[in-house]
Amino acid sequence: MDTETAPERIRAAGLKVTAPRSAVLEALSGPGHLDAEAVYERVRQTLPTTSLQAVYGVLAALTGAGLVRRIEPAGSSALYEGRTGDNHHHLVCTRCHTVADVDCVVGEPPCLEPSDAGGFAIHTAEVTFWGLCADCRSETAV
Amino acid sequence: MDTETAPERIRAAGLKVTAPRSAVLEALSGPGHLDAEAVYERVRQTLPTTSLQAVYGVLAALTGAGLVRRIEPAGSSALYEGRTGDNHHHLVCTRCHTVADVDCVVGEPPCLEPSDAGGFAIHTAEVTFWGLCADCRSETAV
DNA sequence: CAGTTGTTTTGGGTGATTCAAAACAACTGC
DNA sequence: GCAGTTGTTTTGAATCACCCAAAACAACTG
Repeated sequence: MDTETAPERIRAAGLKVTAPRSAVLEALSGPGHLDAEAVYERVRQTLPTTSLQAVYGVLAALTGAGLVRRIEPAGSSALYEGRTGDNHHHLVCTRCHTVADVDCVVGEPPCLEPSDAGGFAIHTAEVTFWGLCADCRSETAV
Repeated sequence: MDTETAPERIRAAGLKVTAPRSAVLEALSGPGHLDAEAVYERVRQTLPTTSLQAVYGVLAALTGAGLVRRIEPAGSSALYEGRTGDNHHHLVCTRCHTVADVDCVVGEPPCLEPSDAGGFAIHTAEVTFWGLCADCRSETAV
């Protein structure tokens, strides 16, 4: 299911296939959470002529198509990840701002109470856990 | 408990009492979620000489002292609210970006699974619900 | 293979926030 | 009360992430 290549997935989403798009999706295929600048650096390694603005444009297109997920933890710039579909949550280190994925801890996959609280029609619940990552814990413990 | 005046609460938190600080805390005493600019505008009404930078400084000081809470929903600039202590959550309208408070829906007040996921020492769980507010719902329904 | 549509490049611009130095004001002890 | 010390506010400028627009360009259509 995830054995499709980046170009295939882009085409399947109804988007035009271009080198920058493939490279960006490739860069986000692994784990991790990258900001636009980090994606740009990775893309440049295989496609040195790509501009930062192109990366912003591609990220917007891929996010809109659901091929990439965008998160924006307080205090960080926007981060992008290739893991989509499941509405997993995030752990953010309060010290170094590292981000880790966490599967839904509360039990129900979407972690969503489809209540009508305050007249809102809720469709997504986003959970962010804040704490100290392993590295920062050991450094702080000293 | 909340009958203390703004200056009293500032002093109790170990901070120097100044006119801008009192005015900012006053501006955030009601419900609602204001960005720095909105706080600035409110403060100017009673203290016209206050600078925007002072507001930023005061907000940082009050946030650090726990008298004010800062949230940063994706797509909005930083918002400040006077309601602190309880770790309540937020509803954000995907269309107009209005923010509403919501008490912990999942049951347990802190909504926090103190698990050690991924080596992190979690201390806070932040939940943001995304949906359409009442106003935007009726406008969209047309 | 030419046309159409949409993407990328290039260059500029904006808004939110932060930084730094100097002027100033709140709390301390006298 | 009053001067000193410490920390705050003002003023002015700078930064960072991100967006906008026009022109050059490339992917898919027939």
